[in-house]
Amino acid sequence: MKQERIGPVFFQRNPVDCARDLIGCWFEWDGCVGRIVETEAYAAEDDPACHTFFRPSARRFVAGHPAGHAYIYLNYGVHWLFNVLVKDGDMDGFVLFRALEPVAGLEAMRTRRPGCPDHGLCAGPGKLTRAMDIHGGHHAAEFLSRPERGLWRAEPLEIGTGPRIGISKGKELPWRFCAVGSRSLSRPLPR
DNA sequence: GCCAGGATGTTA
DNA sequence: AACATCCTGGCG
Repeated sequence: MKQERIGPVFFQRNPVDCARDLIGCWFEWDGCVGRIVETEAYAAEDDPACHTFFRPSARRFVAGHPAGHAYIYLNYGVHWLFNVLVKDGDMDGFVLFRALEPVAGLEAMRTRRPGCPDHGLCAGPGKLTRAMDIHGGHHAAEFLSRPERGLWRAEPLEIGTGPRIGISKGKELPWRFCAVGSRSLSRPLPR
């Protein structure tokens, strides 16, 4: 069951705590709902894997938007990736949404990802944006207060931690968070 | 099951 | 040139 709505204040903390605390929460977007089972944290300072490290435009985004707005970009020319801006004033950054367990709106998700088994519909950062129809048109959007979009607290889940995935620099940091035992992770947690 | 390779656009 | 990915096809 979803509980109270998460507001922008949730993202006025450091990105690592935000990423961890989002595991188990529900993410709703235009009729589709997923339980968050995998996230990663990125830091705006001193993190070579974060866009702010090599993109002036990303640094301008952090400076020019409030905590809780969406940061969405096209990865490998193919996949939209969804992040939430985190601003604590001390340690700013992003949370990347990497995987969800589908909860509602499965019919629409199946239409957008034909042939995919249900548990895999949102099992990856590019997969979840495709399944939920999130794209560059939503970049910079405020989504936490829209009736048909947002985040909700729900039952807490057991959380596992590991190194971030798919990056070439900053691999040491254990800033990937997963719901232990979920079938919908983008990849299993290392043991 | 694993691995290699290609698609594709934006940034710098 | 690099890239916070995904899918397919080849192999066993």
